[in-house]
Amino acid sequence: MRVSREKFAENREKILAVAGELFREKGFDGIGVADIMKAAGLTHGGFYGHFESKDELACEASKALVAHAQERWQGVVEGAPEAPRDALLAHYLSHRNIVEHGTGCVFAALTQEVSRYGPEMQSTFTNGLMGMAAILEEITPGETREERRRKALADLSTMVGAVILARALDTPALSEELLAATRQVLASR
Amino acid sequence: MRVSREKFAENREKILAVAGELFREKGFDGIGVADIMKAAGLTHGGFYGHFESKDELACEASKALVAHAQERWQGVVEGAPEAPRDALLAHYLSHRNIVEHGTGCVFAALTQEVSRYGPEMQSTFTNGLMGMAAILEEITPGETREERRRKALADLSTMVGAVILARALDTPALSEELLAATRQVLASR
DNA sequence: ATTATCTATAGATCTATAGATAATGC
DNA sequence: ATTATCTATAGATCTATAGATAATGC
Repeated sequence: MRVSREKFAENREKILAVAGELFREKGFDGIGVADIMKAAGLTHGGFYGHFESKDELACEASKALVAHAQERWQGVVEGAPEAPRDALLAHYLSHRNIVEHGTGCVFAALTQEVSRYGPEMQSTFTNGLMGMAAILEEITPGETREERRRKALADLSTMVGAVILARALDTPALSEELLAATRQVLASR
Repeated sequence: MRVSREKFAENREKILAVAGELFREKGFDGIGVADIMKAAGLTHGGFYGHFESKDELACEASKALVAHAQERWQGVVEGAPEAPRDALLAHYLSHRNIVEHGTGCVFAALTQEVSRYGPEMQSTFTNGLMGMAAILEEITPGETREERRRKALADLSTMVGAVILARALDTPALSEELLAATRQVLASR
């Protein structure tokens, strides 16, 4: 039943990918190691050959998700050099990001659980959030660097907050109204 | 071991109060019935004389928390008739609301878990969020009712988002910077 | 007699480990 | 021979229930 070195590395990536999706869908506490391995097409016991514990998986998966989110934002910004801020707002404040929890924003999915986890997890999310703020600061208008930084931090709060709240609302029309209102208010800032 | 009717009702309120605090601190999935009852000074088995299930407790506790949050906002607004919006921003975007999870904003603590729970929970949070938006709309400047409504929804996203993000940051100075930036940007809107 | 609480436990689920299995790679 | 995976299970924890206990309130 042993697999090649290459396949071993592939399996690890598969576990990380599946965990990234299931954690975002159900939360760190909402999904178990056995179900993650099952979704990855492996058995429960095999997990501990790849990771020391569920906590380590949660940390590694979070790091990958945060890095991926930053790359995606950077890609959106570079893909629309004439109006990067509008492009980012449209990309983030989208119907897709409300409905698809498993592939949506990691911060909108898991931030509330972070403060209850260890310092390593908090560090990962802190670095991630500051990275997102730095991207925003680059494309935010303002007289001084301080003003752009302030706006970037407030805009980040608004964007993540809007997606979290829109996901909790039980009527799609209300979710869309919240998204549209947030897009409009941010665009006019 | 039986207690009086009055004490029975008192015990139920105690369970709800303790649950409201522990759920906000550790999340719905992060605390068990036995620990909640222990914190209330009762035994595990006694729980099921008060509630049918943990889910029912989570729903009832959420309803109470949401109602209480609305009353608090209304109180802050009525307590500062000359500048209600500034008072609300100072009240909500406060150091206390970042540090004290157990007694802080229910939306900043539990909203991300709501979409994974049943429709009754979603309905409770939807009503609560719309109530908060209505309070905000009353004290938000704007030409038309539509514009005030839009601003209220965006401001609500900003406020809740800022507290959630500030709680995840691992450096107090960063949390305070995020709060201050958000306060300043919202005040100048 | 009724009923709120307590003790004890069933049954399910979860993390982690031990030992067996079988394919890789020196 | 080494090692990645699988089977099986230990041990902890969680929700919920059954039956015993003892105080209330008709």
